[in-house]
Formats: sequence, C-alpha cells, structure tokens
Amino acid sequence: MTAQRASVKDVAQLAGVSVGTVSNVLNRPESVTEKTRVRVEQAMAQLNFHRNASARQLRAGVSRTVGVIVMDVGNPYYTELARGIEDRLADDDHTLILCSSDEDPQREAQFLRLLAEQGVRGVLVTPTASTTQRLGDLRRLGIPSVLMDSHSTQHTSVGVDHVSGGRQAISHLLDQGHRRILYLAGPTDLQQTRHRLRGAIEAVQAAGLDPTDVLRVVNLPNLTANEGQRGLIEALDDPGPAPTAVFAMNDIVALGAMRELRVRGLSIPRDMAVVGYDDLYFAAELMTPLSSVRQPMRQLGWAAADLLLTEHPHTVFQPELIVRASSDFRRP
Amino acid sequence: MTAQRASVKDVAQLAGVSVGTVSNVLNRPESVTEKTRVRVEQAMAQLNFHRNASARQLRAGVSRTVGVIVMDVGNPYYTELARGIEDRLADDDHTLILCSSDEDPQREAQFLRLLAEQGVRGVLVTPTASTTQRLGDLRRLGIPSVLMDSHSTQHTSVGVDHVSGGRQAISHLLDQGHRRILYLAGPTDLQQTRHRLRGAIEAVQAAGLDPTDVLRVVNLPNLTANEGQRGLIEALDDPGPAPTAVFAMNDIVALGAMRELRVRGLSIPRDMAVVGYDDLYFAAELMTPLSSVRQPMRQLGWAAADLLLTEHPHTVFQPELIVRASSDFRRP
DNA sequence: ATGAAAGCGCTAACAT
DNA sequence: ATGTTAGCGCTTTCAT
Repeated sequence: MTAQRASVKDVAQLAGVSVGTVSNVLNRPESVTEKTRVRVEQAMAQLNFHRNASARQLRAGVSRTVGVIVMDVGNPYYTELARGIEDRLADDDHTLILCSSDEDPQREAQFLRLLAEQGVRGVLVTPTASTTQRLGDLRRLGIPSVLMDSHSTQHTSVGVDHVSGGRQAISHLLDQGHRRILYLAGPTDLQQTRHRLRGAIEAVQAAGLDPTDVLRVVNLPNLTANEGQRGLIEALDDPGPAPTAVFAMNDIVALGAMRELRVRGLSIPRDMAVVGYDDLYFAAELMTPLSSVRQPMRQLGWAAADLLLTEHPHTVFQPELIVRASSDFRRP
Repeated sequence: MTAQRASVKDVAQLAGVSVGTVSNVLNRPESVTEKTRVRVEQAMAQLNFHRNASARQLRAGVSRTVGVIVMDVGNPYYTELARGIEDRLADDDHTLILCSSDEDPQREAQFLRLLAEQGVRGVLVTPTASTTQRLGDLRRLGIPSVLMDSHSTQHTSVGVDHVSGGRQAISHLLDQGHRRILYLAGPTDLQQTRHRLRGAIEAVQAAGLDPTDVLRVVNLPNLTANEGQRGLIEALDDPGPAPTAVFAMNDIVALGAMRELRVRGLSIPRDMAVVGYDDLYFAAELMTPLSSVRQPMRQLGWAAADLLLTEHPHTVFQPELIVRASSDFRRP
C-alpha cells in the first residue's frame, strides 16, 4: 500500500515501451505515434507518475525555478512585487522560491548560497548593501541575477526613480509651507535611502532654501512601525525647533510615526504633516488618510522576471505622489 | 573566464584525494584526518564550490525543502504564518517554497504537482475546498502534508478554533445590543466560513434568540477589500431592515466594508458596528480602530512545521477577540 | 583513513 | 518511430 514514486522505467514497463519513448512523450510528443503516446499517457495516469525534477535538472543542467529575495515578505509592497514576478514566470512555465532577507545581510547570504545549491535559473533581489559583491560570486557560477528596485552599472537591474520620489514628496511639503522636515530614512547603505535624500535636497535647493536648515535625517536600522515610532520620538525629544512635517521611508514606518503623533495628541496634518512611501492598500483608510509616493511594484516585478528570461532591457519606472489628508494643509 | 560550477570531482582533483573523501568532508567530517580535511576545504574555497542540491537529493531520495501553499501571500496574515514555519524549518536546516493559491483550486493543484515533482520533504497547506482529495495523491507518493488553519480527521492538521472565534465575535455584538448582524463570509466550502457561522449561531442561541432572525450571511467569492465593499452594498441595498453590525471574514474584507460605510456617511460604530478577523498590524490604526479576532499565526506556522518534522501532535490554538472603537458602542 | 565504483531518474545522442 | 545507453553530481557501500 506504500506505493512509492513511479519512475520513467516503471511507466515504460507498464506501457511496453522503452524509457526513451517515455521521455519523448514527455519532451517531444510530436515525435511519437498517436497510439503509443496515448498508451504511455495512460500508464502515467495509472501509476500517478510525476517526473523527478532533481533528476531532470541534474541531467538538463538548467532548472525552471527562479530565486527571489525580498527585504521583507511581511510588507505588502514586496508581495505585490513577487506577484508581478510570478505573473511573468508563469508565462514561461517557471516557478519561484520566495525568500525574505529581513534586511539582514547574513540571511541574504545564506539564501544566496541555498539558491546556488538549488541551481536556480536566476536570482532576483531587492538588495541590501552588501549584496552586489555576492552576486559576483553567483555570476561566476553561471547564475544570472537582476537587482530590483535599485540601479547598478555593474549588474542588470530594474529600477524606480527614487530621486524623483524624494523630490516629489519634499516639493509637496515645501509647497505646503513646511520649512523644517524630518526624513525618517532607512539605513544609509540602502540605495533608496540615499537617492530619496538626494531628491529631497534637490527639491529644497530648487526652492532657494538651504538643505541643512530644512532637512533633518534620522536613519532607522529597520523599516518597521516600531522603529518609525521610535525615530519620531527621538526627533521630537531633541531640543531645538521641532519639525512640522515627516517624510517616511515607507508606509509602515509612517504608520508608526502617526501612532506616536496620536499618543502625543498632535494633530495630523495641522501640527505635523506626514508623507509615506509605497502607497500600500490601506494607506487611504488610516485614521488620517496617508499621502504616499506610489510605486508600480507589480510592473516592476514583471519587468525584472522578463529581463532575466529574455534580456529585454526595461526603462526606469516613475513613482507618483498621491496627496491625501495627512499632508493636505497649507501652513500659514 | 567563464568558470563553471565546480563539482566534487574538481575539488577532489585539486586536493589530491578521491571524491569519496570529499563527500566525507561534507557529510562526516569527523571521519577524516584534520590535515586532509583542511586541504579539501581549501580546495572548495578556491573553486567556490557549491554542492549540487539536485544530485544530492537524487541520490539521497529526500530533500530539505518544504512546500507551503497559502491562500493569499498578499495578506499579512499568511506571511506571518510563513514566518512561523520558516522559524521552525531553519532549526532543522530546511527551507521553504512559498506559493499563493489565491483561493483558486486550479492554481493549488498546479502547485501541488510542482511540489511533488520537486520532491519536497512535505507540504503545508491552508486548504481550499478541494484540497483534501489531492493530498491523498501526494501521500500515495510518500509526501506527507499538514493542513493549517483547518481541522481534519483524515489528515494531520494544526488548527485554530474558529467556532470559538465566531462565538466570541457575535457574543460581543449581541452584548452591545445588536439584533441584526451581517456576516460577510467567505465561500461556504471553506471550513473557516462554516465553523465561524456555527459559532455565531451558538452565540445567538445562547442569548435565547433565533439565529434566522439575527444573522444575515453574504458569501463572498474572494476575501478582498473590494469584495467586502460589494458585499456590504448588497446587504444595504436589500429591502427590509438593515443590519446594525457587520462581522467580516477578515480584516481586509472589513476594510472594504468600512470604506463603503464612509462613502455613505454612516458612522462607525453608532450606525454600524464592525468586527474583523486576524487582527492585522494596521487594525488599530484605521480610521476607526477595528475590533478583530486575533489568531496566533506565527505559533500556528511553527506548530505546523514542527508537526511535519517531528510528528509531535499540537493542540488547537485559541483565538481572542480584541475590542476597539469600531464595535465599542452599546446600542440603546 | 581513504579509494573505487555503483546507482539515484532522467535526457539526448546515437543506433536500429 | 522506437530502443539502447552514457552520464549529469552526489552519496554510500565495500575494499584496501
């Protein structure tokens, strides 16, 4: 009763053909007589045959699996990205192993090793700082990779223009009359952090102001709600003039910041305006609907997978600021 | 310059030993002289050797990968579940392939086939209706499976007591004076849908009331915010007395329902109380903080993986109602 | 302690 | 159109 896995050999035997013919039915059905094909297929069904992917890949040398490493699977932003990848991969009958680095370079390295051992067809990564070097190792193993949500001259990548995103957010806040703005940023070794800062600085300069007067940056080690809350506390408890607006690295960080504002009885956006990033699906439904910079994550994922499979180059995607109540107030 | 993957053979050659010895270094390092071990390890490092998981698995017959199929990776509830699984698997050096069935039995079947071909060590599933039969096929292939967030006498499973969850939610609403309650449910073929309904009915009966008077059920084909909104529209546009409270299948459905209430200018909880399910991390930060039934998803995932690996049985987990503003109003 | 060799299931090149 | 067979990289006896 413990029927083990049937192999091509078993199928061949039952169908009264050779293993080569079974393989042909599997891979080149047109080269097989209708009659024998049907017979083999019946044998397969009868034995509940599933081809052994390990053996197949060992022989063929290439797998139909792609590794995807995102910074945080708990963040809907990244699952949406994964969805886009999956859409594209499904078209070519590939599948995906999804890993969450949790922004931890060690975990990331661990996963890269695992994926290399699995012999994946390629790797798609939203990189942490130290990623790029390790991808060189992979490439030397013949495993291509694509950076997502990031830009690199050394590696293929699909990117979003984070400079533009930062510029849009800060321009908007400046337009609303803010002159002291807190940037709740990620770690500085994250490209997104730096690019958005650059955009922020550009926006301030374009308004004829001095960035060092206007911008205050707090770098958070993790992009969680708790960290966002902690970052805001740190900034508010600091002596000196308090900021009147917050630009958060993502909506989850913004969520934490807004929580703290509520705890302190500060009104959003009158006492403090807030702009997030990613425009997650619940942004519009928060206690104060959250302004946010929307990114086309699904398309981005699609493009990344397409780039891996076909090497068609893709252009840089553009983010778009969505203004909602959390920043919709013009300071006198 | 196109250095291909190094194999044990290459390592053996460089180290001047046999492949068997290399394998021993990998799998039984204690059976090898310190001196040769070091030499082999150096050779590995020099060649950037990664063992080929396909070959390894083909030979060994078992893989260190576990398949996980959840209903919707976009829902943080399920990614939290996946985190729990991963926690447990990492302890035994296993990894996970994460798949999202999107509540589509066809997709689910597709993934099960894929996982079988990959020869995964086991499969963990949050099942749709038709799952259980297909798991029989897997078992016949020697691949064990564990149902999560569900209960079955035919399969190993780790469950949450959804009857209790439904009972807690409805008892609370009855306590608040509600006598016409809308249950925005999932498809009836989902066990969770049925169990929570049973709990709801028990609660109504325990209050000495007639369930058919009190409860109105709308089954949603998909558990999305848009469906939740649509379901509420359907119920509100229905002639006859409108409900005064909504019990939603999950927080995302609740989100959609609350959106529609806002569109209509109805006040939560005065005009309509809302209770969700899962207690997602943003539930407390919504426009009206959402009451919700919290489930210990991370522990559940941990238990599921533990069950697969060790066959230690686990008890049924208990949900807990968290009351917030969305239902915190006693009707006169 | 180390080496030699068989074989896991499959594919593809070659033979019939 | 179908059969035969070598070999992918690894682990695991069995010798030495």
